[in-house]
Amino acid sequence: MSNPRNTKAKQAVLNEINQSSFALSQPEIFDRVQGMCDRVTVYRILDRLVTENKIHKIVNVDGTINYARCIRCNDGYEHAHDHLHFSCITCKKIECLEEHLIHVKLPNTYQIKELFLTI
Amino acid sequence: MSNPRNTKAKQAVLNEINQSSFALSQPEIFDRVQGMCDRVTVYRILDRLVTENKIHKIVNVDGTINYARCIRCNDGYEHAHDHLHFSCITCKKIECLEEHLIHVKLPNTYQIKELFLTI
DNA sequence: CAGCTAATGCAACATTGTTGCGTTTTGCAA
DNA sequence: TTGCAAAACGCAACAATGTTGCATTAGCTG
Repeated sequence: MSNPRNTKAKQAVLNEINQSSFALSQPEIFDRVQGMCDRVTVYRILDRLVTENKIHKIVNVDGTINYARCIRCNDGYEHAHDHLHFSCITCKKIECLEEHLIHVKLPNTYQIKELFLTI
Repeated sequence: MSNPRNTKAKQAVLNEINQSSFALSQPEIFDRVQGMCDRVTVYRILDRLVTENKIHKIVNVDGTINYARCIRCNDGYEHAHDHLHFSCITCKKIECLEEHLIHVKLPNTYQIKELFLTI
């Protein structure tokens, strides 16, 4: 983990996520890199990309986990989790609505690590 | 479905949810009604309770699905989904923060059916 | 180009949720 | 009180999703 490497499979997965306008689930990503690598490898690549802050991990309203590209994170902005996601009930697609930032005040004992507003 | 019945298992499940201060997952609920009924039955009871508006269905930040009691729904208030949930990363517990209502304005083409703010 | 180790493939397993079907139980009404 | 329609259940089997262990392969660095 101390020295992450760039493999073909990792590049392919990152590519699919970056080229999609909406968030993708693990099965969808696995479909799109068909034959490139094993199912398990996709899981491990996704975990790595999340810890490397290359992609976002988003939970859909139905509980499925999706992965989305970082729009601003590569451009000197900090990796942000405080924006809004719109999750369509029928087509299951998740969109980032980056322009809506959210500020909620909580009791002092609560600390916000991540904030998901999924509509 | 047209005429819901009250069974021992259903009462036991509803009881556990109502007595818990935080949202419970299906495995947790199944543990707490141990021996009362089958694993499948818990799933079916939970589905029924949700459609009967007796409990809330909430998605945790890690994608697990949890079930929480309705605090105001029985008292003539309408069944509300527009309040805030606090989801602890370490202990996994979900709390309802009913006093924080949320209003977000969206483009006209978007229609809000449910709104989950999970922090 | 040699070596360290990150990354992979495969197999096996775990968890969570669903479906079909025959049987039991509940609530209502005769 | 009893009979009955269908709601609810148990069981078995299946499906989807995610995890772990371990031997092998392949990136990076010196």
